Amino acid sequence: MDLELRLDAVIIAVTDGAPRVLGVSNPERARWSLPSATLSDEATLDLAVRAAIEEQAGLEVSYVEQLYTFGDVARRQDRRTVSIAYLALVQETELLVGAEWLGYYDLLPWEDHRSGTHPLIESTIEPLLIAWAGQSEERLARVSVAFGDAFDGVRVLDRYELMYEANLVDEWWADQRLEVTSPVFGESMHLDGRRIAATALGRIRGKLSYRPVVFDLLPESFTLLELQRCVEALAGVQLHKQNFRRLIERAGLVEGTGERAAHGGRPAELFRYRPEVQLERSRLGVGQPYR
Amino acid sequence: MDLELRLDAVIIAVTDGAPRVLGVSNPERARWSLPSATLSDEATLDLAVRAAIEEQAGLEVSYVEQLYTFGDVARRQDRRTVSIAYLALVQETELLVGAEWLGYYDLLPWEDHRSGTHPLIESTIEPLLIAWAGQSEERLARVSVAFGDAFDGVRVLDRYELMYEANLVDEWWADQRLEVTSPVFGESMHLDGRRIAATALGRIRGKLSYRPVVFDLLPESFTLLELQRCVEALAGVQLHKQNFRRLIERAGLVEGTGERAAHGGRPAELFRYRPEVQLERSRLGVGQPYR
DNA sequence: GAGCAAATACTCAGATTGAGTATAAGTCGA
DNA sequence: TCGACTTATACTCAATCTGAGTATTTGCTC
Repeated sequence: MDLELRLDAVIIAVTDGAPRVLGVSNPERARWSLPSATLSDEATLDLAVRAAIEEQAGLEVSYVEQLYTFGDVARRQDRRTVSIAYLALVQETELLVGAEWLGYYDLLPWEDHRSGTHPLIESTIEPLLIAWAGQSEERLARVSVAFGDAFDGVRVLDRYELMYEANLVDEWWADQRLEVTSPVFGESMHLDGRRIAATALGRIRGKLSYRPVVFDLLPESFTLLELQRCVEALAGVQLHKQNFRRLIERAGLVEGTGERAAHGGRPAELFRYRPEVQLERSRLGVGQPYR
Repeated sequence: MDLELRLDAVIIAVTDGAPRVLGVSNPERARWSLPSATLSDEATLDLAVRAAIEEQAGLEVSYVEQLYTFGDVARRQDRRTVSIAYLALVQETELLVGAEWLGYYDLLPWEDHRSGTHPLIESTIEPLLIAWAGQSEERLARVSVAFGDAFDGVRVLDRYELMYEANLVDEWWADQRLEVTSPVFGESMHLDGRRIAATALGRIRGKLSYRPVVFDLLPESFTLLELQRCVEALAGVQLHKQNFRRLIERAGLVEGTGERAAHGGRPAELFRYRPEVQLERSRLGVGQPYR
């Protein structure tokens, strides 16, 4: 069987209060792709990924981690594409030629619970999934774990895979080579781009509470509210302001700069990330069990 | 550059109160290897791994997850081996031909803190690491985070990598093609087997507290003390018995069978894992912040 | 039946959470 | 220049969770 090895990158930023993923346009196709490269001669995979991102998107990334290796047999049965997916975080940046920031919640609308459970879920998605589950106890249980009562932000992939199996996303129809004849949700990406992006969002959400990852997405200095909005954007839920501030201060992750930023109301103090923390005890994140 | 794609498996069990990893003997070499296979034609990587384990070790595994993909250029510069490592959990089983259960804490003695900080660390390892760090602030910080005051069970790989860089493990000397001329610690494995095993231990320790993974390692029914010993073996720390029991009961992960097991003292009730939990809210583990 | 060993029950102070209320410090329009 | 408005920041409080014990069972063995 023919084998191809690729590196795919999920490059994440948070702009205007929304999480984004970098899509590159694909001359032949209508849909956005993830930036992708064949494995170069760099000594380590991490370096190869950074080089590829630099080259394709002209971006310098502040954080890179390996996400997952996808290797299922492709549609063409004679060929297997193994794709090592990486997750990268960058600060707000300009648009790039041939590339665009896609809204994560345009791809996965049901993941945004910042104003309570997403309306689509109760009105449409959950009923359709329950119909799909039918008599199957196992399916019903999966639906209820993934979409049920308490929103578990980390289960992004579980939810996407249910949507896929229940043919509620475009990709299912494409994989079956069928015309779409029933409602599908969210914008799709080329091949399994959206599945990989979903995996990445789940990973980031999980890390949020025990590693200081947000700071790679924020500018040098920021107010506590900006920090909170950034966490909320990724986590997909709203947080309790006073408690958030309490936690951040207790964690000692940031320090005031003395400067202050003015918006509408009382100006907020600007903070910066304390890089010593990286070295210190570092198993600290911005947690979010508030509310 | 020539490219080879392999699947490696870290197969973990807990027997006699110690965590083990399956090593296979390697006709040409002195050291144990991880079971390894080239990628077969199975439709998914998971299936390929299960098939390889079944074939090489005759084991049926209850749990498999992808661990990490290692792809650094090998010692031979003209060739890159990309190895997709998997983590599998099995219950206590007999020994197998050509395979042996290696003690995790023979490979990584400094990871066992069940009787307090491991004596090797304070007496020997930490001084050597500090000597190695010398003036470098960055190195000193890494040493203190990895080995410092509060033992953070998850940082297994950090610790192994420090040991490697400070040439305190066999593999460093082998990679440099040098005779070992200063003390090295722990039993080594073939190539980067021990590094991969370290990654796996870190992963499992992390999961312990939020996914019910231990149950894949235990027999059908068990006492709460056996459960606790199993968690302790993996976590490498001792737990507070009464609080452990409190947590397990509150979590509702197990149910009594009515049977009881007799040892020395008062017979303990036997429990079984409640499989419904798998489906229910499942983001539950056996936590371990007690003590 | 006394004494041992381990299981199980119960206690308690201190820290952490979730959810508010109260007050301060700016901007902006009348 | 005042008052409304907006956002920041301080403080409170009950409920829960944790860490660390002490106390009581229950079966076994001699």
